[in-house]
Amino acid sequence: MFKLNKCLILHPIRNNTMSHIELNDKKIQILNVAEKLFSEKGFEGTSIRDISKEAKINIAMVSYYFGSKERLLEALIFHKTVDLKLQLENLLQEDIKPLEKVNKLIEIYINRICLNKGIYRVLHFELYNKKREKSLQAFTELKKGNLKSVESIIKQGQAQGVFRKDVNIQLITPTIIGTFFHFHMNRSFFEELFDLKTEEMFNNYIKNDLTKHIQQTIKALLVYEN
Amino acid sequence: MFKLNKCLILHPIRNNTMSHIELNDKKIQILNVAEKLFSEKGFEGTSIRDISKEAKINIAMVSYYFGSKERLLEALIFHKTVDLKLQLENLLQEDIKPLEKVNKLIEIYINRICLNKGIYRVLHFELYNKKREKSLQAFTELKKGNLKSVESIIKQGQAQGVFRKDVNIQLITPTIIGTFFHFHMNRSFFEELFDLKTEEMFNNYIKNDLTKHIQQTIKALLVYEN
DNA sequence: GTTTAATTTAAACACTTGTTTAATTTTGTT
DNA sequence: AACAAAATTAAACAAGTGTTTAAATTAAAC
Repeated sequence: MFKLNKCLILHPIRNNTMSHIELNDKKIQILNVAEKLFSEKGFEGTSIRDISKEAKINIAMVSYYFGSKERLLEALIFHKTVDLKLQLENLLQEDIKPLEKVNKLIEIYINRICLNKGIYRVLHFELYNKKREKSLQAFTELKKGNLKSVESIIKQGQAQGVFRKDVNIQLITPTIIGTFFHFHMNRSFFEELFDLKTEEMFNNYIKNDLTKHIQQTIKALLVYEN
Repeated sequence: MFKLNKCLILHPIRNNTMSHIELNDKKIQILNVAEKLFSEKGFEGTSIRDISKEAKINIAMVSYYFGSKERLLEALIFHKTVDLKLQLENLLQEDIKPLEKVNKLIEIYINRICLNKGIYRVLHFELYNKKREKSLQAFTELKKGNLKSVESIIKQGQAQGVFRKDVNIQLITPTIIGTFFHFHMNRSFFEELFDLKTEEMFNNYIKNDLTKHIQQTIKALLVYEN
């Protein structure tokens, strides 16, 4: 759309650290506001002016720190997805029953996405948008890793004879995350349906009822009971 | 943003029929292009110029026929969601076993959303966007109706003693649609994972494997086997 | 064939967009 | 205190936005 007619110093460096790793207060502030607004209004629906107004900074600061709106999105994705991978790998090592592990997995997923509500909404939408593919490659890698973790947990259970073997392992994550997401995407519908008047009530419903439903569903699917 | 300084004749009438019901060829053409582009690039990410270029019409025609971009979205939603309701109500009347009915329900859902891929993506995204609430009220009504259909099917099964009673009926739709949607939203990820090289292979995977997985999951959740 | 209404058009409107500029202020180092 | 680097600013940039206008074309009705 617009070409850089000069190569800017896109990543100002302080204290000899690379700026896309070092995130000073102002950068984090921008990222948080961006996450909020992107998730509320979409990437295209949010202007840099919206962001800078809400973050109480000058418009130029976004370009100054991140180079462009596109790169801001990249930085946001990177910043928000780094540690889920670690959490799952730790779970793998735990010495508990397979079903317990699956239940914990579900809790981790829900908790993670709940904490970073915003960015996951953006991701799932922008992801479909072909032109944004490059920005989202890191996210694809994350998903591959997650799938491997899930696979090995379930195969453990199958080897122990507690999980049935005729399940499509690769489609279990879509069921877990999809259920949760659909609930979140239709938030106002379910708020009305279950009479969840406050933010707290909504979050409690997720923590208790929705989580229980997903765990019950996956258990029913996995556990041998013929 | 912009005020109408004069009340336009927004719905040109021909043959004495109301235009928001009568859709001539050009209107349908615009709606189809709008659906395609909205789903590819989002509502905000698609300009009226994009639409008019792809539909090979003048920019002004969109305002002429629909009044505004916002109203175009409303017309699109209305146009694409009218008949799902009927389909579900017919299913209710069918005289088949509860589990068969649930399986058919799942097939209807998947088929429906597959046929109107585009609009459902738009809906699920724009829905979250508070400012678009009015445009989407018709969709909320649709969901309420759907939920009632699902409820009555499952309660039938429970009354016959074939479905267990400790399930959260209201969360079954999220599991069905959520699983499917998550699969669709992460299309390119699963294309790579399952090596689905062509559009046909992808659709076949949905028709066979994904549908089977969802049916298997819901069956496991519903059917008594303690 | 004329008149009326509906359709289509190019151009303009007012406004928003992401980005860059050049000048200014703040900060850190010596 | 003096200097350099970094941060911040207001203003401008070119391009894009949804919408409206007024004139031109087409179709329908009489």
